Amino acid sequence: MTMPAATTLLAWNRLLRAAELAEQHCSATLQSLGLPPPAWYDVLLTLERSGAQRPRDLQGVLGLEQYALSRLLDRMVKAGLLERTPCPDDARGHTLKLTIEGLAMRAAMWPVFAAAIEEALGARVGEEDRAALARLLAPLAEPIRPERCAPSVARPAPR
Amino acid sequence: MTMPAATTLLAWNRLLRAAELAEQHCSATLQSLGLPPPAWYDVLLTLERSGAQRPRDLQGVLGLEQYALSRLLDRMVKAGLLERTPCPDDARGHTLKLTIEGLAMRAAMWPVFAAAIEEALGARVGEEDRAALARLLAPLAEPIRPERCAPSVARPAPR
DNA sequence: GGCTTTTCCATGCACAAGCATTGAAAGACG
DNA sequence: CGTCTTTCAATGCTTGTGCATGGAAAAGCC
Repeated sequence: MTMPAATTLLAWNRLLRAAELAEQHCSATLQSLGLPPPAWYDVLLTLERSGAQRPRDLQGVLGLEQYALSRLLDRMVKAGLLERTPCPDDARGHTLKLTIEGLAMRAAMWPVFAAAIEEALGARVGEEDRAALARLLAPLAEPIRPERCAPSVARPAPR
Repeated sequence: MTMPAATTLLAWNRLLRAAELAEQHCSATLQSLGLPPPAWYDVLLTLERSGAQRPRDLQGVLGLEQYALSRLLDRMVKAGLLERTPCPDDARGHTLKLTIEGLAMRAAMWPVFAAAIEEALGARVGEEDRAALARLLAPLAEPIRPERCAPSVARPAPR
């Protein structure tokens, strides 16, 4: 109810705006060269790093909703970058595997992606400031803690 | 082409993640109380502060695409928060005016919005750090400068 | 083993965003 | 003035997102 401090509002506005501009710049750059959006890169990179995985495993890493991921994978499979193969030890899921094309796409995206990040962030903020920024953003980059002001009355047993 | 510095990547990831979490927390909070999303608040606030305006004027302030704004206004008009009245001195546009309900909605949203901002940001970062954050984000919160590395050959005359 | 519950993933449906285009008024220019 | 260009705003169409649900396999539990 109490109005947040002025610094809070200022930081809030700038945080949202900065992120929006950054994301926008990045996906626009990729798109202008006919490359897929950043989210595709994240999937490709994750799979390349950690080998085959199940959607389930990607979900946490990528921070997507289950259905969003499901359909993202659909598109990537349709684009030939990924393969879904039935999972041997769990018939509900599949294993995801990069195709050659997927690997190539990741490689093709990187220089463009990197350049965009550099333009959007690296070139606009000095080394020290970037480090400071990363430090300050650290607490904000993890999930918001679940309401610590709840009264201490019987809460439903945590399952 | 060269890999961005490690601090750049770190700051990049945290920036995007932090903003996403913040936005998400905020709109989820509003929604859970049956209130409209943050973008509506921005429109309402802007109109309340600066009186009647034309879509055109809002566009810059809010940082939305033209069509996005057009449809956002559609929804808000349909919800009875806004009125579009023909613009006297320019028959192409309309003047936007808050209705009583719009005013009331803005007032109803604020405490919730404020609390969410406080939870997402104010309560997680100390006063000094928030100030530092705002300062560091300042350059990133404005539009990315248009390619300064372009060669000096004849560029199409700036209109 | 049968039963319920939970996990994993897809999908139908409604709504929103992106992109291109249209329509109409305003402005610029000869 | 007539014409051409620019500005303002809406909209058709396609694609993506959110939300709820479905369906099937796995895990837990008598």
